[in-house]
Amino acid sequence: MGLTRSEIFTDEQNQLSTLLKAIAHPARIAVLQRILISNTCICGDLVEELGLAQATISQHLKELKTAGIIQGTIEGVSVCYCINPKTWKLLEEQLGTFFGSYKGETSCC
Amino acid sequence: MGLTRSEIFTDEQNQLSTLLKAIAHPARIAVLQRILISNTCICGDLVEELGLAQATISQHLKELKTAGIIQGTIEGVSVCYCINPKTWKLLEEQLGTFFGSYKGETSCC
DNA sequence: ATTTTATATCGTAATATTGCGATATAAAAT
DNA sequence: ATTTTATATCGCAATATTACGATATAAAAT
Repeated sequence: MGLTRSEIFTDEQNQLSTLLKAIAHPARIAVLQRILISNTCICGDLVEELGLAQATISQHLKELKTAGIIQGTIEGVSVCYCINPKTWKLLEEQLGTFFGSYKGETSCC
Repeated sequence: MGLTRSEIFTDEQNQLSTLLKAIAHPARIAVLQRILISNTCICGDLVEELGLAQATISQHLKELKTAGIIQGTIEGVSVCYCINPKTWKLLEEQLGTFFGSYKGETSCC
């Protein structure tokens, strides 16, 4: 026990939860907001701007990258991270479907 | 170490990450989808439908309730859970702002 | 009053996440 | 060739999450 039983859920449910999990951390939200605003991002800036250690930021960037939410290319000494448009749109769509299926306040409780 | 340093992030960033975390699990996504479809929900149904133990489902429902995403009222022997419209709209809005700030594929990498 | 039914809580084991110092890597500048 | 600069990875401790059996609770049926 102690590990999520992915096998009993649909691929869509697992995929959506994986993407949401990648975003569900204040540091990673902050990183994404920063990337979204500047449309460009260098890791070094984040280390100064957020108050986390360089190793920690690097780890959060890796998680976002592994989930496919951001992508990075080496640019000389530094690395340029930006949004992965494909995954971003996919997630936006999935969330749209999810939230769209709410039929308003005809609640029972 | 080992615990999220919430104090260095904004209230909005922390709130959004908390709500996303509550949703970022396939079982809880499945539960929400079930509630959204039927606009009503009883825990017992879920135990049969998903393949998780009763204690586990109850725990997931509690997490969704604690986050304010669902609300429940006792109805005789069973409990009726449904979406909390206030939080649902709040999250939808926050996500709208978040995803809306993406300025398209003028990516650098 | 007792049993049944539906849900919640407790306790616990397995696993995952978070954060960071230390160290590695690798390109650029000297 | 060596040093500097930017980022990644390793190893580890602290904490959180996931799942479930066992047990508690509490209303409904008998």
